[in-house]
Amino acid sequence: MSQRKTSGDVGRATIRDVAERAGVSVASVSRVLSGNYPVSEELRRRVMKVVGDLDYVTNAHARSLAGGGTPTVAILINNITGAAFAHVAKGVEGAATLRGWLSLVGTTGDDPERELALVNLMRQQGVAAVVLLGGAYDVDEYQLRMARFARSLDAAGSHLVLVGRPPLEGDVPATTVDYDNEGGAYAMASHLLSAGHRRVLLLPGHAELTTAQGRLRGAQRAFEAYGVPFDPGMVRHGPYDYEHGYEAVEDSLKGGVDFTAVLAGTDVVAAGAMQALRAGGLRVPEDVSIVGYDDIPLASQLTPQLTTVHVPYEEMGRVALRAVADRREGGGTGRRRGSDGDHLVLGTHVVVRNSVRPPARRD
Amino acid sequence: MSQRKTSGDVGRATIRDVAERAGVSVASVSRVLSGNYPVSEELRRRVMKVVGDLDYVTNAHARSLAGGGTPTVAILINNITGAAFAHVAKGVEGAATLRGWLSLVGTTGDDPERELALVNLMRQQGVAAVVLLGGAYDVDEYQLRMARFARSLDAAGSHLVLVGRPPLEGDVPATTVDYDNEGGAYAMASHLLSAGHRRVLLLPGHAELTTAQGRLRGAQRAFEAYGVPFDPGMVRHGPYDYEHGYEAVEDSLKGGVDFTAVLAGTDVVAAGAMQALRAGGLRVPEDVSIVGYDDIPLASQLTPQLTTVHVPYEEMGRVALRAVADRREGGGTGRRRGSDGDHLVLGTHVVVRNSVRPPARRD
DNA sequence: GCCGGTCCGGAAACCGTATCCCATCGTTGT
DNA sequence: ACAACGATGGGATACGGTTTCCGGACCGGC
Repeated sequence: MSQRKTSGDVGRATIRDVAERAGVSVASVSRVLSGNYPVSEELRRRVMKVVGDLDYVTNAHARSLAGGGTPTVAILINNITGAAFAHVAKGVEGAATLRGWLSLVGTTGDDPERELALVNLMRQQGVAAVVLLGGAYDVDEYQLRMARFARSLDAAGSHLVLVGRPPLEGDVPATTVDYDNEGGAYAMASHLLSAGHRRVLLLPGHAELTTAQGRLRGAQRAFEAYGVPFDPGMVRHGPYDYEHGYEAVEDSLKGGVDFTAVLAGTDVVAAGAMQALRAGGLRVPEDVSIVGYDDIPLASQLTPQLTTVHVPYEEMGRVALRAVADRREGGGTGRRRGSDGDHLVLGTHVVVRNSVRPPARRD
Repeated sequence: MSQRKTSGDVGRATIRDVAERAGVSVASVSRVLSGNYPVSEELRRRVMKVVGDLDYVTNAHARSLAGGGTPTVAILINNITGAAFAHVAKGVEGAATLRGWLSLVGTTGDDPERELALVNLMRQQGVAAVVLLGGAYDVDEYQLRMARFARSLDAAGSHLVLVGRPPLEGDVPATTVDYDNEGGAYAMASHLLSAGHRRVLLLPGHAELTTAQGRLRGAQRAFEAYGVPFDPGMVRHGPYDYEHGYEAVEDSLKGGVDFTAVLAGTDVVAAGAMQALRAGGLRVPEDVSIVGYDDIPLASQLTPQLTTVHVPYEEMGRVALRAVADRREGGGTGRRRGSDGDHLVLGTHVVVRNSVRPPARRD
């Protein structure tokens, strides 16, 4: 009964349906729609009419198979819930949209296997680039793993972009968009030290996380610069979440640790720390000062408003996409940029609010 | 010089390359990879070896053109930065991943034109469903607009899912996943009223936003139930952001408005309100009580912790995806579900924390 | 009025994969 | 030992567009 293409078809309309109904050839319809070939006004009118009637849209898969198609960027993140992520994603997405590009999102949940699966999935999709977000765990395997991803994507005509983590070693085809993590931590710690604080509790994050390592290093350098001895016993490692901030301070309080300020690795950690201080009967900033890192909206919504380090997350997202777009356009004429141009670093700065005061008592 | 397929090809490897190099037919490679057809162990070994060597992955576009392909869900949102959104997205993404589906994200920025463009873009991509997130502006055009989207997607074999907004009127091919918005507001207002509050400042949100309308209605019903006269002058409309919360309370304070509690339309608005109260020299909850709505992490991170209405955002995301998957599986045997089964409502409940106390003075 | 140039429409090849159908080979039953 | 059958592999075709290559029509100029 039903041949290949009967009228009562339930699937979507094809370009052939449009051509047939408009009484023109398939090629003509394609030309009208892509607009890269001269067509008569009459033809255009007829075709557009039918396109409107049938509510036709071209099949993106077929189009991209034939060579065209809208470029797509994939964003891979550990946890979609983080505020910092959202801003990077916003930057990427916004810049992508501006160019008519599309963006995909995938979450890895800190699972390397899932990360691999996603990178491959994105490779299948033929994405223009894969953007990996957030700090990385600096284990041995990591560098090899990323290098493999980079080459794999590169061979498929795609590209790896690392955002918010240090660049890969060696000659790996990847772009890194980073921020001055250590510098921000240095400035933040200096702020605390210049206010007179000497005993500060450090909550940099997980010991293996590159982000945490950089923030700790920056703080250490500041201590050195101020000639203040650095006490490793004042460092508490842990995840970047509210609970860790709370527990770390709670424990320190119970343990009788002496401190007049808290240098948190993240605004969220700072929020937890602040709560724990209050629970312990201490006032912020009168009794204890607190600073955070990231400058997410939460920072200015806490009471008192949090002094923190501003990280240009959204701009990093935009920059990342621009890097990909540039490379894609300039790709035709050989390697224009050396491996140095593949590492972009954005600045950070301290945002002073109301969570820091000179310590009540001086040592 | 270069014929159709030379060895030094820069593009990604095709199935033909694999077949050629393994000395087998294209069909065999396809069969080994999809695994839905019996192949000898010897063949499988040979093919997999080459696949490994070439780091080959199938072209998703070609695959989906040929009928197969991984289903994809598109998530469309006004602003990717909202915490509530992130949780719905997490739910959708997680459930999608569990089934091996993919998820796309697009932001509309409250621009109807952009929304239309995105829906069409998703239609081109042949997505299994388009999930529209967040409250809607209840203007005349809206219903028609959505109905058009729904039919358009339906005709293309896709499906429209509305999350967090009321269902469409009439027989429109769309699924709605909603929460008991009004009920939550009723319970929240009742909580305040039963604590003895009579003069409460209401910040439900934008007057045209369906979410705000429902929350205001719920509150009004609670006032009626408690026999407390409802004063429209105590309502301040505005966007769901920190600034609005701050300014609304600041203005009310300056204007000499008399109130003992604030019923905010959102946790973020509540945070702004709380800050403004403090700036005005009032204590929370001793002088003024505050409640929010949404129960995002921020609610429990504020000081005092915010009493609010829990909305199961993540679950809504999961439910939305399940609805799509079910429909897709059961779609073969005609319409299994009536238009009633296309509206799912999840429950809400009050989460009592520390931001509410009986008013210091009774009227 | 004829010729040449410009412009536009139609047919066909190709993008990379899945699948249908047929050929082949080895095996088993009688 | 022969026939029938099951298990596999290969060739061809469809999926929905884009694009190139041509051929034909229309127009203007001389």
